[in-house]
Amino acid sequence: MDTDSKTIGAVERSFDIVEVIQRRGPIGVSEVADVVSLPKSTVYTHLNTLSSAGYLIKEDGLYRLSCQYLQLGATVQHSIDLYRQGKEEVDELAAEVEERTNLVIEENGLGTCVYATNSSNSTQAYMNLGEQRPMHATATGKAILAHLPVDRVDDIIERHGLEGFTEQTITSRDGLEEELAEIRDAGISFDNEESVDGLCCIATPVIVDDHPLGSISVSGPCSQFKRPDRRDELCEALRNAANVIQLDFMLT
Amino acid sequence: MDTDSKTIGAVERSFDIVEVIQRRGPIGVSEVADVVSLPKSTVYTHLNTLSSAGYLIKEDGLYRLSCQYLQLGATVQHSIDLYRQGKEEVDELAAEVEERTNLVIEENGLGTCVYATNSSNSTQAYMNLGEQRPMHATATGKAILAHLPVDRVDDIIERHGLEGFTEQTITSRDGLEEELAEIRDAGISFDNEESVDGLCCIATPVIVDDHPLGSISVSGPCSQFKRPDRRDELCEALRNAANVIQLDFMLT
DNA sequence: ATATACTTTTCGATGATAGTAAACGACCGT
DNA sequence: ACGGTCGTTTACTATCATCGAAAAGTATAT
Repeated sequence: MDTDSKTIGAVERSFDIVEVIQRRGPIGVSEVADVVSLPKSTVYTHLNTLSSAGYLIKEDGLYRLSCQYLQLGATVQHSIDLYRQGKEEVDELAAEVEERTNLVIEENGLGTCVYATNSSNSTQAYMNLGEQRPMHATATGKAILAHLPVDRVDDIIERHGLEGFTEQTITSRDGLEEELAEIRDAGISFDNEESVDGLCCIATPVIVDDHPLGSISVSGPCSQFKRPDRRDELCEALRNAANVIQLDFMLT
Repeated sequence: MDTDSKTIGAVERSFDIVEVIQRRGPIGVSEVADVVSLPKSTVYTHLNTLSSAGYLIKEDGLYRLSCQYLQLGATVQHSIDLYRQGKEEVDELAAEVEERTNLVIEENGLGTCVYATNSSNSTQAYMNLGEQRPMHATATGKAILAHLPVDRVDDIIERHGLEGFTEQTITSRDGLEEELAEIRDAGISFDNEESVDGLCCIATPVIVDDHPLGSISVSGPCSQFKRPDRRDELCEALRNAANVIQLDFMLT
């Protein structure tokens, strides 16, 4: 379907280089050449091309990503319905519950964070803007999966498997099926250290026209989330927020 | 310097296509081919390459930008010193003065917006995230120019000229020189409809180690900004904010 | 100063490959 | 069934991205 159809090598190489710069920050020709295992001269022309196209900035002999990506990123973010309609609401939610909140959508079969508040008492974020994580191992991912047609779910599992990240990760197809049914009933999903040890997360899907547009979540250290009263409080706040967002969609 | 050195055509073509999609949103092969004046088959392989690399998403036969750009954009933003140190402060500033505030740096000789608050009473933004504008026609740009070495200023003017956008734009080298001297004296710069009719802006540079890292600004409709008392109020608030940011840099 | 050891950059020959036209199949609405 | 889209595939060829080698630049030490 997508593995080996005709692609342009030079373009792939350029994006490889961009990713290297993204990971390692400002960097010179030689180091890039080293990392991607290409001749310096080849890398040089790529860097040159990307600079003259405005996607890299050359400063003191080092290349760094340009602000073009800022613009592209902003364009992408604003093109996402859930972001446009949900940002304000999750901001308020974050202020109310004083925990980190996230907006997540499905892309390429992965849960993709399209917005996150840095809650005031910000525990280190576990999911950053644009970051992608397998759906079966996160509250947000499961919330979406639970409301996707079965064949889509099958596709996604086939594509990405059910890798285990912690002791708690659901790694069996049956276990997942059961969990998704529960989530559909409850209208809410939990992640109790299924993705990262010590991290808990509660999520609700945002459903419009029977399609899950994505999900919103609250996340933080488990200590906070295990107290039943606190948990109920968070669930309630989440449900409310999701409701507000869904209503906004209706009225637009 | 960079006009005609060796570059890779295929890569440039791919980025052209990305930019087309950025401007026009989800789009099919034929329409792209039309816009960029290339054969459908050529465009097809480019879109294919970009999709399989994860930078485009193919949905219902249309291609759209993927969330990869979100991640790249976030990486870029966090790599900018002025953003990391200044975001919080301009957020507070925006809340205080209830106008739109911006963080701007110089990139490629252009003023580049690296952060902007959508003030509560948000008048339509004139500068969006990642957007670039000539420095001589904006308060933020002039604030930076005023503290750049003369030869850098010369470079920039040579590269981008002194295009006029409104009646008020400074279009002569001498006029600009004079203005920059005034800005250095006052520590603050104004844009009275020099860029866009009806829009005013006040900016202060953020200077660390005698180098301007960028500038912060407040902008809005002229009506608000012409009242002398209001103007003084905004100037004072800006100066304070810039001071706080500069201090933060010292302590880091 | 001179040398050394690294960079980045230029250049030209070569062969892989990106570009292209033309044909194909799928999908509309009429 | 028909013309009109659309996206996709194919096969050929001339281009052009690649790469080694060598030049030019930069910094450090001797």
